[in-house]
Amino acid sequence: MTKAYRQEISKYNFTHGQFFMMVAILEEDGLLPSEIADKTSQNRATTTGLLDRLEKDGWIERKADREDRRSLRVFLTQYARDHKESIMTLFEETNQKFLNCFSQNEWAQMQGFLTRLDQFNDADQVC
Amino acid sequence: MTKAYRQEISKYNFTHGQFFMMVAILEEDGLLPSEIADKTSQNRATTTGLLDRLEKDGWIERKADREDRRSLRVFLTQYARDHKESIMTLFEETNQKFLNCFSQNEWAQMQGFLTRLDQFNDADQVC
DNA sequence: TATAAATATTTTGTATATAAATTATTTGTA
DNA sequence: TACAAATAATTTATATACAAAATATTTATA
Repeated sequence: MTKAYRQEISKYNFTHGQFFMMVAILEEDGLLPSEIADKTSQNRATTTGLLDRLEKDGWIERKADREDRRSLRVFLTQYARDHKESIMTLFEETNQKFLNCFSQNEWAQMQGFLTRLDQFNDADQVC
Repeated sequence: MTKAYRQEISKYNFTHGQFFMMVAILEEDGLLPSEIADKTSQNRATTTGLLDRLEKDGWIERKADREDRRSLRVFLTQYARDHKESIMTLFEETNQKFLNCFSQNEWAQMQGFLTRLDQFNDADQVC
């Protein structure tokens, strides 16, 4: 899937991880880095790095939170807002290509399997 | 799964990737790095790095191939041979823990789904 | 109110990943 | 037999991953 996305998103010079982080931010402007980490299922340290690159490339800006000086808020640049529709369309279309490979029931089964594996570590190494 | 393995293999100071590469080499001594890459579904450059660390830690040795001087052969050290049974048992037991989470039919389904996704990139972005 | 504990983020260190370039060697072919 | 193409492995450069430590700030509590 990463490989398939790489081809689609190359015109924006995003990596797979950057692209999904960008989609998450386009969906909701002004999130904390920690909220973005949770939303994209990324480690916070990884998120810092991805945000660094998105900021360097002019997609986002970090601004200090007024109420809590430990926190930052991540905002879209005008450039990013200008490309919002195009990026979201690309995301939805590419996503749809994958969805089309499976029936609804098959996706549900796959999700069930992955969730079961994911719970393995919580439940003391047993399913 | 990586996380679950990490806990099990910590006593050998293997990472997940090193552990599976080690299992592949324990199964067959004297392979080429390129053969190990294929067997473990790793990129060759990644394999070079993993072999570097296994060699540094005294598990394997690279020796020149007699027939083709471009090639190397990867051999187990005496130290690795001494731990072969213990490592293979750990692999089989941990693997079994995962197998137990699913019925045979469920594993077959999951494999089918993953294979279908894997073929996506070959088949011109369609399933 | 002083201070320990908690929280948000970043930094550091190490280990995958992988594309592209490089080096050394072998193979195929004119 | 020259020499281009192919092959094996490595190196280089860049981008995830993530644990642990560090920094700054806020919250909870004695």
